[in-house]
Amino acid sequence: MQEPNTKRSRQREKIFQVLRRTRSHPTAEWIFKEVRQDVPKISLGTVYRNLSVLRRQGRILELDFGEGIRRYDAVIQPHYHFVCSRCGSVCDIDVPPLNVVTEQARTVIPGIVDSHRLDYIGTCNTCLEHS
Amino acid sequence: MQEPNTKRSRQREKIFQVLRRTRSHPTAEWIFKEVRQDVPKISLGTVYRNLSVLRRQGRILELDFGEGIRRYDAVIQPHYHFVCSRCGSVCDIDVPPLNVVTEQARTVIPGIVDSHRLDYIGTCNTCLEHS
DNA sequence: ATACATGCAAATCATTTGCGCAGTC
DNA sequence: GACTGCGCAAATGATTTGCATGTAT
Repeated sequence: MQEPNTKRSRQREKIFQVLRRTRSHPTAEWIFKEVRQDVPKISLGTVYRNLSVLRRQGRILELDFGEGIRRYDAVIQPHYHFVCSRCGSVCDIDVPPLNVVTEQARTVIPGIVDSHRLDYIGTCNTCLEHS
Repeated sequence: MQEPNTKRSRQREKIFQVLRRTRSHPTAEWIFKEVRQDVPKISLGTVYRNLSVLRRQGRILELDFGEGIRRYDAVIQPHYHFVCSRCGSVCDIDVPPLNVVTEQARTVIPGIVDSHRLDYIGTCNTCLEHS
């Protein structure tokens, strides 16, 4: 878990803890505000730098749903997402990843497939109620 | 195909043609350079504005593979993509979209699913040869 | 004539980076 | 003590926007 050339730091561990405690796939800005409550002098740059380190260490995932904002996830087991196109919320989907899908495509794909990513797009229950 | 409050323009049609002629899922910058050969005075802002219009008209798709750059595609029929994690190239996958995938998830998802998006991630043949 | 579209430049917004100081091993 | 990480502020890079002018209908 410890990368070469990597020391431990209060800021980094706090960032990781904050991310573990939420299921909301937050942005760097959100994490920054959250961590600042415990570490008031932390800077946004530090948050970005550490999110980068954590991703390189494989401790977190970096997600992107095409909004031009990056989101982060401490759940690193392969899983799919449901994205609400109305409010932008993202939630984890409890369906076992389908290796079949990858197998079927391997034959057609001009290269080697390592993994796949599946997003469901729709409208979440909260938004449905409010309409 | 004609949206209300939308006139025809040489720039917009040219941008659309350029996008139709390629299978490379280009960025706005690439489209800009391409269109500039025919319309030398076109500005990058115009390219962005028109890509936006074309997307709202449903004539093109806006894609995002988490590189922080937006890509565009004139193939609007639902289809999947193969992304090379080494060189970043993107290619269309000729596998019929699996409604099954969506059906299976509907039961678990807290909302209404409109569509899904599937990306295969791996290494393309070109990169495999060069290594 | 009346919108709508353009070119240009400046503004925005998320993210990255250079620097001198501080914390960890 | 050597090296890594921090806070700060400035830089970057993609995309957006305001404005005066040009163009399609």
